[in-house]
Amino acid sequence: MFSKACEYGLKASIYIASNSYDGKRVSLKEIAEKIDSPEAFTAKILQDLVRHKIIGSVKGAYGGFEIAKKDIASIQLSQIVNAIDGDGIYQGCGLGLNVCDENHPCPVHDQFKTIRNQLKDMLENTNLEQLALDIKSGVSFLKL
Amino acid sequence: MFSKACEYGLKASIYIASNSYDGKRVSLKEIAEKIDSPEAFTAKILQDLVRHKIIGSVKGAYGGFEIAKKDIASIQLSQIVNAIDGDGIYQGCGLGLNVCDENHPCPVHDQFKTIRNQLKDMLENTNLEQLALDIKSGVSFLKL
DNA sequence: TATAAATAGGATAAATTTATCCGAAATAAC
DNA sequence: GTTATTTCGGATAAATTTATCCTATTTATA
Repeated sequence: MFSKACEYGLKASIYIASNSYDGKRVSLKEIAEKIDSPEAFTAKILQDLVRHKIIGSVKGAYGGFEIAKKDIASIQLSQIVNAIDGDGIYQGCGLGLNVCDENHPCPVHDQFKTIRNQLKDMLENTNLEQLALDIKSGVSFLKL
Repeated sequence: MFSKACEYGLKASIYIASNSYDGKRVSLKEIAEKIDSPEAFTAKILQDLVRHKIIGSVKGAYGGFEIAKKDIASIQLSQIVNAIDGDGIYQGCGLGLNVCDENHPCPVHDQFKTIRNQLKDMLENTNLEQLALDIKSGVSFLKL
């Protein structure tokens, strides 16, 4: 569904959010450990999210990654997916046609439209706060 | 969503079905032209589908690929996707966790469950006949 | 100011996916 | 049988994704 990079990006964002909720900034090392991802590769992805202004970073000692508390509830999964994988998953044609719309549909256009729209709705309406709280309370998990 | 290989496999299967419907066997060359795919790569994918007994092939002059007329309506998209990409899309965890179930869910487990199930249902309930007929009648298209 | 800790970013390597090439085997037609 | 056609299958190459390494830069603290 998503690329590895995107999976790491989503997990990292959720982990950062769950800590920023408590005012705690977290380091790359800690993130990679807690979401079970390769550290250097995760660094690239986090840089990308910083450039997209989805998360914030602070260099130097006691630095790390964070999300402004007031922003946590307004960051939707779609923003993260878009930044890393683009919008192909819920915009593009299911069979990879360059042109695929009502006037010139691919064979599975109608069947996919429903699913793509639901995926889109879900990603656009799920924010980091809900997910971060579930991690904090032990309802859901980022690894194992 | 799907790999390139899977997209080619789906399009090729639909094209073969639409011709087998008229009792016409089609060559790799013709398939690749009509679905706008790289010929040699498409050959590999078709071989795979033959090994999975989803389509049939005949070697030699006047040979090519075909699907027994009686089978067209009973081949579901899920069989093709499974043969090429496996069942990861609608079985695996949205965030790539090895273990992700009701007892140990990832943060987006519930949100994805709905979409994955719908994708699964759609793929398991869409067969080649419907799609082949739309191609034949010019309602849908395999390229452009 | 020196030091340690941490992100930023470029270069490179490994792995996977996508794609091409070529000879072998099979088959129909002559 | 010979030839032309066509799938099969192995080897290889190109492109993309995933992953690692190393140096530069920034920042808090002593």
